[in-house]
Amino acid sequence: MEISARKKKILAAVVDEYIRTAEPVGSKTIAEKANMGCSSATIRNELSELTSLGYLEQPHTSAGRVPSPQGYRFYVNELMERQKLSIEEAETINARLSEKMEQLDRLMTDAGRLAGQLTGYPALALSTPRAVAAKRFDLLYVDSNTFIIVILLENNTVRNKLVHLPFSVEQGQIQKLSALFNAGFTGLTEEEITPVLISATERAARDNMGLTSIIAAFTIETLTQSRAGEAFVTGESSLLQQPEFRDPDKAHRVISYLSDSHHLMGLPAVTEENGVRVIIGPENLAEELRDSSVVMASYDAGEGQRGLIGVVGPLRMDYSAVAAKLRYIADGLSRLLGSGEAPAGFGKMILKGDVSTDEHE
Amino acid sequence: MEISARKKKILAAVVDEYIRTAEPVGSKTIAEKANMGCSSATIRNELSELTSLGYLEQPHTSAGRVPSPQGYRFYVNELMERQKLSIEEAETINARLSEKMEQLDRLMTDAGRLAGQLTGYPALALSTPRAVAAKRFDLLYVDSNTFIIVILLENNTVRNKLVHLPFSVEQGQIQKLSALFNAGFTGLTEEEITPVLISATERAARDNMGLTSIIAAFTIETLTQSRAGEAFVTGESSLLQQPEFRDPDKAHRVISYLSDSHHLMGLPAVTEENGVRVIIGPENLAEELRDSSVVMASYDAGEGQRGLIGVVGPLRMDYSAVAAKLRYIADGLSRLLGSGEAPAGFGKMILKGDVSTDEHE
DNA sequence: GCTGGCACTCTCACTTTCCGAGTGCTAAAT
DNA sequence: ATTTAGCACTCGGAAAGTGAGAGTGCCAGC
Repeated sequence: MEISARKKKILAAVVDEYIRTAEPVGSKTIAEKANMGCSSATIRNELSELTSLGYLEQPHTSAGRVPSPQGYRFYVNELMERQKLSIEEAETINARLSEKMEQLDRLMTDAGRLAGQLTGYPALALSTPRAVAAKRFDLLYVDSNTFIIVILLENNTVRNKLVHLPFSVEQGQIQKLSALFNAGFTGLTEEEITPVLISATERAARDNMGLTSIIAAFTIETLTQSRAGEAFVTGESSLLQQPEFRDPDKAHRVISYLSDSHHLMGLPAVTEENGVRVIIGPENLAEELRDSSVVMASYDAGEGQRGLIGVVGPLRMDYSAVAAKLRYIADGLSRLLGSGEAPAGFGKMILKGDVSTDEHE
Repeated sequence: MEISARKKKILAAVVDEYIRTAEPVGSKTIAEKANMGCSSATIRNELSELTSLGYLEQPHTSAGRVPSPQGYRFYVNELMERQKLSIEEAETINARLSEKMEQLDRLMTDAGRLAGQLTGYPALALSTPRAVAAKRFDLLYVDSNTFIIVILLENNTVRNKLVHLPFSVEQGQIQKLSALFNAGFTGLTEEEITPVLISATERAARDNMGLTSIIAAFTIETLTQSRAGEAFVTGESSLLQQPEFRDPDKAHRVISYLSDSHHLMGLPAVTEENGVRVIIGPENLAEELRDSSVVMASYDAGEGQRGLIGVVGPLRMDYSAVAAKLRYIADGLSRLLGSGEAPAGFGKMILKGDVSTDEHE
């Protein structure tokens, strides 16, 4: 059954009002605020039907209505107005992004922080997991028992480690090893490389007193970490300002869940498509987030990788404003990091449908 | 005036009991729990005097006593028993530290995390600011318009950056630059190097199309960052479990204060000496921490740098246990990182003392 | 100087009361 | 057929009231 236009208008009014005030919304309020052309009694009838349809809930028999998760879902899908950013907000975002574009590695967390500051909710930033391979190895001889391992990954991040040895090596030995690794172990992902490295280590065990094993271990560790992606949360405590998280235990459950980046890595699995995604309360896979909502936007991080920024808040979240802000930030990031960035010669994996260049803005 | 031994014993009993229960402590409780040789009435008299001396407070006329900040201070300075760690705790710490010793850069945050987990309070980890110099530069040629800058700092951390150029360079050019930087710019702190680099950049402007400037900028940035030190907080939300932070606003004030690492950098200024330092409530310089206590331990991070780990909690903190744990962790870190710096760092770390037997310093 | 006793105080937890926002229903009006 | 006004009813939550208990201060006697 299709929902009448008037019901939609009423539902939208309830959600908007509830988002604003955090108080259950009564028929009278709606009759006055939203200028429906009818009286509160009529609205009561409609409300009653919306309730039995499952879009609204009553905290108790004689209170106003509150949107149900299903109500929020309908609101997000069909009713919500696509909100525009104020000029100042857009400028803030642009300024903050371009100021950071020099430091690509920090950009991800800074974007999360920005999202949090703009929305007032705890924000998360994550890079989606993806198996990467090493593109190049360098071993830098520092002194007779110190050298640095530098690994350049396919996604153009660089990892390094300083190694102190309990014995001496010669520069030539280091150089030889460097060449060896470059020749044999580039282009392999962690899964592929592990067995190869293990056998190589065994073969070389006698020759170089474990040098190979040190480098191999760091390589595997690096590839594993990069594959797992990263996750950051900022501004957890702003959750405490939301009335629905006045209960410290409830807040603590959510915050400590978020603080474990291990948990967060589960989120992006759900988010393949582009654009903004809203996960409302019970839709969350994680028990701990069942009465929170998550809004996420993904962006093209270049080199075929995608990143994700998002915020976590109560069901009564200002979805419209949050979505607009996240979308804007994510678009900005895509433009900064996205396909353009790749030097010629790297395969450009442009996920299409990216970046709404679009109709409503 | 000197405080009588019995008063001390009573004061200690009040603090211990209050730390345990978070409830105001009455005369009867003390008479029963601590085996004083006297009745509750006597204790009442003593309590009354301790109150007028400023060591105790009464929430209201007819409630038990609660330690005042001054009372905690006296307790920490003179009454507190130096607590021993259980063997399991000591082993946990040893295990966790040695497991991490490979990754020096992460060790600092991991130590903080460990402190937090062990104590149940939010934990902070920071490195004290100190000017460092670059020990060595390497430029790695990747392809005709990409190279990597690797900078090894005096304190043996390594920083790197991948640079994409909008034009081509030759490998020889990169190598020449590398030699140039190593010859001219090692051993200088940020302050010293900045003017030198600026003039060098100007001189080279024509020759290499800004290559020098890119490297110079990264160098300055790196030295500046390292000089500023770093600060991390973990486990903020565990504060919510403390009864005194049930008020979300209060908790939010403290947590959001802690979340800004900028603020944290102010703390270590107070902590020059070695060992454990306790800052009780109003002793905190920061308004926001006036009803929290901070316990910190510093460690020798090698290369003349010191690090700091600490926890933040309510006034009613278990100072004795917290101090013991922090001290133990800090000692472990000093041994791992400290002046010895044994490149043969794979040796076994046995931390003695502070654990089993009853020895004082 | 210590102790038992006693009157007094004050908080907290619990109950009771009461108000009003908001509902659902019905009957009249459009 | 839909909308509206009116009205009785419900129920949560604030406000006020109550009682018990923990703890104190003080005094008189040991």
